[in-house]
Amino acid sequence: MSNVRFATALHILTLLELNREQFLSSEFIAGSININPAVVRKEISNLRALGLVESKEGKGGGYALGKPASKIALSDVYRSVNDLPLLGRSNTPNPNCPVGRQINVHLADLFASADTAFLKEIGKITVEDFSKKFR
Amino acid sequence: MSNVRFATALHILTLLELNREQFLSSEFIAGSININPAVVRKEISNLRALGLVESKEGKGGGYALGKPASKIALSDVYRSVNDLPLLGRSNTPNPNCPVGRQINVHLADLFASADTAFLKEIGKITVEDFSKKFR
DNA sequence: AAAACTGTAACAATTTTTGGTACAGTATTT
DNA sequence: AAATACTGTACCAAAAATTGTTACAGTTTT
Repeated sequence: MSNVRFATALHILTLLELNREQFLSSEFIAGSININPAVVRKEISNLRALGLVESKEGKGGGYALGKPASKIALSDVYRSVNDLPLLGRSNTPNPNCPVGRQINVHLADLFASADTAFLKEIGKITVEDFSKKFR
Repeated sequence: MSNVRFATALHILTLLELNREQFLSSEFIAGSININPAVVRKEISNLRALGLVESKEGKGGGYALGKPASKIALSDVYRSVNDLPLLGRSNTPNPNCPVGRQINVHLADLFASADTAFLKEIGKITVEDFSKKFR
């Protein structure tokens, strides 16, 4: 993955966990991450779709965790920021070549099992675990 | 990873394994993958740096595996095409925020252990294993 | 009604990735 | 030694992905 979205999402969730008692605004969060508030709102848009964050509109509104940090695995976070296989995409190879003709199905299998193994691994860690490092 | 290089590299290695008896040209390989020969040569440049492929210049030259397919793990292939962490990059957060100040070291730990777990997993599969699917 | 927020669209800017051309260098063949 | 058929790599172009920005309608509180 050559983007910064996982780091951003986990940063957001960590801030929410460490400030459970209040709603945090996109501006506050953006200030901590050092990015644009609209980017924060867009990222949270995905996190909310998965139930990881809840939001409150209007004055005094903002964001909070959508469920206990102990129930949010890093695999959930990963899913919210990425749909592509870890191992990347495939080519569109030459169907007249025996290898070219078959490789994409074998790659698809491989990509799927690699993803599964990885998600299982990072699924062992929760946002609570991660947040506890900030003490 | 949002690129196609792993698929390309594994395709190359598979072709070389299934045609052990001869040197394959970049043009032949490119024809199978359906990409530009120069892209193949560039990709092989990395694979060769790791000893996974050997090349022969001049007329009649081309490429062959640099070691037995049974000794080339998919983690080696992955390393040749990617240096970034699986979980992506970090931001450059606000040092005046307690979370912003610390998060990158915690992320670095997390990224490193996630990479290690993943590489260990795909390290169990070799190019030989993968190539055997093409029968 | 004013203020302070979110939600999202639309677009711009930047960065990464891929593709393509060109050509010097090398080994083989005749 | 000349022709041929390759690799190696630099350099640039094109395309795609990512990130940043502005704007503003909608919502809730005061």
